[in-house]
Amino acid sequence: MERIAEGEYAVMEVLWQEAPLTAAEVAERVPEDRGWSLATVKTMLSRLLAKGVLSHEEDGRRYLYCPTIRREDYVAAESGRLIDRMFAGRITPLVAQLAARNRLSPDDIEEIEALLKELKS
Amino acid sequence: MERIAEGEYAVMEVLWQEAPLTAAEVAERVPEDRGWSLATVKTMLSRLLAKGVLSHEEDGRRYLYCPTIRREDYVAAESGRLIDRMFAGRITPLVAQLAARNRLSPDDIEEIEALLKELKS
DNA sequence: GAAGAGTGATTACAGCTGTAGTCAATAAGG
DNA sequence: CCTTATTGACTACAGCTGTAATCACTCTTC
Repeated sequence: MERIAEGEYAVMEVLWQEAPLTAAEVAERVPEDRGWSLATVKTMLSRLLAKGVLSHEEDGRRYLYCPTIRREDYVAAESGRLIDRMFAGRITPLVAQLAARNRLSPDDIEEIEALLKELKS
Repeated sequence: MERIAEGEYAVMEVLWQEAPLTAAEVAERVPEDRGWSLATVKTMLSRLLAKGVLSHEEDGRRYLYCPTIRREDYVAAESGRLIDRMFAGRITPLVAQLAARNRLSPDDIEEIEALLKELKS
């Protein structure tokens, strides 16, 4: 799967949320704090097209953009990469890590336990 | 915390494993499949020094390199970034994701359950 | 039909990254 | 002493990224 850069990912998020959209519509929906001009968004869209993770369909004189990959697939691949690199492919150390860093609230713990119980059945 | 690139990270792994080391020693220990020349490793070391994540101590005419940050801190920061970006800061969806992708073996599940039980006490 | 607004395409440019090569200095070995 | 190997410093260069500006078209609206 083609790698998506950090900034480009923000554009993908918009389109995973809602598609198809025009470039202008994407620009409107990109988080404020990026502070991107329309030109920047257009550049991102071209690059994502070139990477094959977006498709565009003509709508008169402009394009409507759509993701060609599913968010969950990309997210899974990306998570896998991190786990392979930093945790030797094992997820338990990741959970342990997060736990040790207080990134797990009691509610989180309950939720995960419920999830695991589900999985075993 | 300074960002560490993918390739640079491979060098950090070597030094987290064993330090201090000379540039040549690091080069020997970098995974074969990178196929890096000594020159490449030296470049990485300089950049990591510039980023402040390594320190060097003179040993005659050469340097001995040491990490200045702990692996677990970096790994925690990096995991946090991914979780913030892709899972809105929640870890449960990440676990769910991994589960749905069959990245969790029955053994993993047991291990995580044990870990969580530990946490609650 | 002339002027303005919206659009994709093309170009720009600096910083980061992967991947070295070269150079000058120095240590080591004969 | 002279040669050779080692070492850090500096330079190189292409591809990716963030961040646009400009251009050439084409609708729309007087």
